[in-house]
Amino acid sequence: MYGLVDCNNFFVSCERVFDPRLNGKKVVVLSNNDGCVIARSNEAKAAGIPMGCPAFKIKEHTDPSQVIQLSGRHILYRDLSDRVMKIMGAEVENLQVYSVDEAFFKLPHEDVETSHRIMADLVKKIRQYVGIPVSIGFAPTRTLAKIANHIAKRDRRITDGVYWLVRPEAIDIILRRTAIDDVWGIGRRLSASLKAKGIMTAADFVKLPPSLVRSQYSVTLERTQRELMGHDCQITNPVTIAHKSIMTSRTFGKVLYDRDEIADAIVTFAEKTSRQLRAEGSVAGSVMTYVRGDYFREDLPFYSNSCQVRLDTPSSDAMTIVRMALTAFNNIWRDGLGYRKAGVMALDIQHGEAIQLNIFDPEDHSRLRRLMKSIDGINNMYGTRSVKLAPGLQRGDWAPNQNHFQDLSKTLHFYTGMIDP
DNA sequence: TCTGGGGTCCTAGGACCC
DNA sequence: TCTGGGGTCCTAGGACCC
Repeated sequence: MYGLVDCNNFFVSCERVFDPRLNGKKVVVLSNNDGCVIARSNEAKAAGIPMGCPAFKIKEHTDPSQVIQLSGRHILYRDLSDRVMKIMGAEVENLQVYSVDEAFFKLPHEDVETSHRIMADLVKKIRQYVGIPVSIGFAPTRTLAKIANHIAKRDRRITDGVYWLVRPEAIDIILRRTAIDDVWGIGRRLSASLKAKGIMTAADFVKLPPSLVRSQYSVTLERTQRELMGHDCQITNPVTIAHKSIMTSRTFGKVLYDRDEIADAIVTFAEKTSRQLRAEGSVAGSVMTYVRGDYFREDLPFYSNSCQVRLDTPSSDAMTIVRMALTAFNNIWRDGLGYRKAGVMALDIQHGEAIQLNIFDPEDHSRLRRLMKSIDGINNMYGTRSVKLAPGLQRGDWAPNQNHFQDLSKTLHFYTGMIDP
């Protein structure tokens, strides 16, 4: 039996913790460049604003003057997420954090009634201690737990935020009422294809022969189907012990043409990626840099390219990662083009202790490790980027636009855990 | 005017090997 | 004229998720 805890309208709920005036209003949180809607209050959902809606298209759905738009503050959201997960982790076994706002876990108690009471108390406790509303769903598989969680959220008043989807008869009924697009693992393309064949609900889908699902689609979809039937297939392994890749990328606030400016962004991205590697105790075997033009500008030629560089010895040291990212960048840079986005990705990640040292590599790794530890220490104490690597530029004008921050000065004193907003 | 960022898994096809 | 069979590894791209 799997439990799934999920924070409701998470980013909006975080903002409401600090500003109760947002309660009852149409509120959306915007993506990095104030580009797309990435979280909506129930009121915004009811007004028909879709997930991922570009900010400038909100007016197609509702009166934009009635919608409060906020730039995202992900450091804050991460901190609140950690608090929610900490409370959950103390009460249940095997908490597997699947994303910033949801986590799977095992049933805390054999007896359903006892479990239900514990869970209902947890929902209240999280609301009280952190201020975030959460819902919890239970079912025999993760795919079904997703559906159960959805019901817990939708019928909050009846369910107390906790819903059990266990009895086969109940599962049958719910699957008949679940649209095929609402199944976890079935996105836009697959649902369109299935609907064209008359498969409109999860119940229709479950009736197909699994062998046919596999041959006409994929093993992944067959696993989704089996999960809906109640067979645990470990679909998408949430036990993410360590990342397999780590990426830092941004859309720039405007189209850039200057090589040094973009190089400055690449250095920043590479540094951040290397910092995360070190925080996880991992090393990368290769580094990839990519650049992209502006997809939406028809007046500019669109260019997109990437280059992956292999390291002689896997590393997490900032200077190495930055050097490799710049080497890759030099390979894909083309003069005279406009660039709107770039990113740096660490790949072939291994756990740090298991490095295969290259005997031809002249670097002294223990010295480098000590140096990086010192830099991380300074940055942790005085704020990120107090000490940074300088390729001699530092004049990047690439920062994304974020024009919708609220003044928190009057509310922040409630909150002591936030550093470096 | 204005369209995010960060991940995972799977498959097909090419290069290469014996 | 006739041109095998079987395997591995790597990469690019497509699908999905939040």
